[in-house]
Amino acid sequence: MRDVAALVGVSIKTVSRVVNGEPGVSRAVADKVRAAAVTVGYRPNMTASSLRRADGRSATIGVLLEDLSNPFSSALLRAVEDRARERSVLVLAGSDDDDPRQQRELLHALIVRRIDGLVVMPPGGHQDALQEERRRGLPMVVVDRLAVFADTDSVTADNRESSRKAVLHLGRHGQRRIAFLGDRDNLWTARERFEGYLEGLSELRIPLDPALVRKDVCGTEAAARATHALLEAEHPPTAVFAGQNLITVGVVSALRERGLQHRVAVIGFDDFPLADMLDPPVSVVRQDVPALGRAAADRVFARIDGEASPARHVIVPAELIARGSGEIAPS
Amino acid sequence: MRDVAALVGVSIKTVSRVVNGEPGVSRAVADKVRAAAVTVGYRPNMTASSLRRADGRSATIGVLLEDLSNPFSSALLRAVEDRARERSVLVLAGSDDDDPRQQRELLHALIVRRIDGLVVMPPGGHQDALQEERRRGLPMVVVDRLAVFADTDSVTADNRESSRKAVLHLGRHGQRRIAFLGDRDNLWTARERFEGYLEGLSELRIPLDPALVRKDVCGTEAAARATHALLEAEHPPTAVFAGQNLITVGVVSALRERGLQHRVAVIGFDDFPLADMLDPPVSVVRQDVPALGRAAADRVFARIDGEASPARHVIVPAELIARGSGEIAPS
DNA sequence: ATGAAAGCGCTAACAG
DNA sequence: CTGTTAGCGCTTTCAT
Repeated sequence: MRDVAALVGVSIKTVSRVVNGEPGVSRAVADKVRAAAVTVGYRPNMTASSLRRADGRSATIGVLLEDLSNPFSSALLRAVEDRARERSVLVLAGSDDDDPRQQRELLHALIVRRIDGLVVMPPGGHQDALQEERRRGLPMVVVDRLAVFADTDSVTADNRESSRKAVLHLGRHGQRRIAFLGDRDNLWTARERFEGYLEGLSELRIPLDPALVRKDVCGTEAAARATHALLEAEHPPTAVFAGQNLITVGVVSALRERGLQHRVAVIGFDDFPLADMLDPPVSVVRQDVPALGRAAADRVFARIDGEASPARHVIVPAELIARGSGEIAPS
Repeated sequence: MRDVAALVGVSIKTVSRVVNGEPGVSRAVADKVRAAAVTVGYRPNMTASSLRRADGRSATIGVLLEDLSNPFSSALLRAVEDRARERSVLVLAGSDDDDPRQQRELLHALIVRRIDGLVVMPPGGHQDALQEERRRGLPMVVVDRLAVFADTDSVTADNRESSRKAVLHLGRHGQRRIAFLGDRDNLWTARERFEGYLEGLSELRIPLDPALVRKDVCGTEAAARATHALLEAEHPPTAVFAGQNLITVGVVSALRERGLQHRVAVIGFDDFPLADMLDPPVSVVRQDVPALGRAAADRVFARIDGEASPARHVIVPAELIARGSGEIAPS
């Protein structure tokens, strides 16, 4: 910038005005400045400008998810990124693997880079670091799961209600022995979906059979193992409600191995690619992931823009997609 | 930082020393500084420090891909991110949708934020903006595809060779009418895979039948339509080599609609989730995506660390996974 | 319409 | 061991 000013023979402030499109520069000078900027290869330095600027914005937000390569997370990231791009905001993305230590470090790395706001999937354990930054005024929205602390915007699916409906759907197809496989029970979503399962059972007047419940099932492999165990038990389930996308895949995979995919009904929470191309096609509760991402982005930008109202809790409805696996009658 | 210094009654530089773990501060003072930092709620400002620092590093790299929600891209991002995290480097991620304009804007946004390096999937059209930044010295590695310009590190799969092998594999199972469906032909990968297809045919002494080639197929829907068209033609193919993950899904979906999934052989380039759970399981050429991401990260960090050798071109071998769909004999 | 001076938060270089 | 001075690239404020 100094070089540009020197080349044109104006003050550095005049260059600054041209670069930022501020008024108070004559056409002639402005053109000369722009030409000089090209010849010296000038590149604005946003970190310097945001350091001095009144609002101090970095035009960058953080997105902290459990695993960026999970289809749910990557779809969410993409939706947030699209909204951010409309505002010329960039996204610093990180995976915390639900490890509180990793989350702490990533959070710190974001903070020292002065992000304007944060979209975060809170981890399963304690969330002290997150809460601390929230308390200090970092614009924040939790997505997918609620945080353990309050007073923070959230965007979630209607986990409980749609889980209840999934169980009722199984019940309407004659199912009475409906198993539940849930993710780690320290996750808000896992607990909500289990609550929905309980509500559904109760509405169907089916007593809870603890032998049909598997919590803390983590990933595809574990889900397959849990399914095998359930099916080998004395009174095996005739239907399964799978509480997460990887779990659903594990369940389906185990059923196929046993040739039971057309005998045992399955409904999974969260849609996944190719669910419609399996045999039978897998019925799921589909969360509108792009809508979750857009809503999360909208919330965080509203806060960044200074919205001071009490925390809002956006609930995005999920939808039951009947494709076949959930409509099998008990044998 | 000033507040901390004032509270302890030392100079600002002493605080800087403590914060950065530099030597030359007595235990006693250092402890007092740390305590004061907590009470005033001090947060280091990396943008300010990197502005002044000799190396000027932002400890941030850019990752520019076509679509962060594509499973290939999100796996790649994750692998790069993992490597970056080991170095306490954060990742600014963006999707350009293969739109040169969007890429230009994202690139500019990254540049003004002073990223230390860039991992990028070059877009299909012209890459002038990218080349310009490269020429100006931005550490850069192109991934998945080669750039149209030279002198830049690249990390790609052995597209041509593994495509050739896939075609030979079909040939060994008796196939003679092998169709090719490729992505947009301005993409390096699409052209390489087509070359591999040609080499395979030639080795099998099968003359090229242009009626069996569909290029510029973009996305699942288009691939399904193209497949239907091929199958309705006078001399339909008995096998298909699908040049990209979404295309493979489209092909498989079209075959299923026609009940031909056990009659027409399919090999897809690039693995995808659940390929092994379809009926028949889909044979694919699997790229080692995490390895691609790691290699790309390693290259860019080597350049950031000052490696000045000529451009390196890392080629990651891909592997043919025979699952069933590629081993069908012609009917 | 333009510029000079001050300073954002921090570190380099050099004193003491 | 500790402090002072200067200045990174830019914007603010105020003057001309």
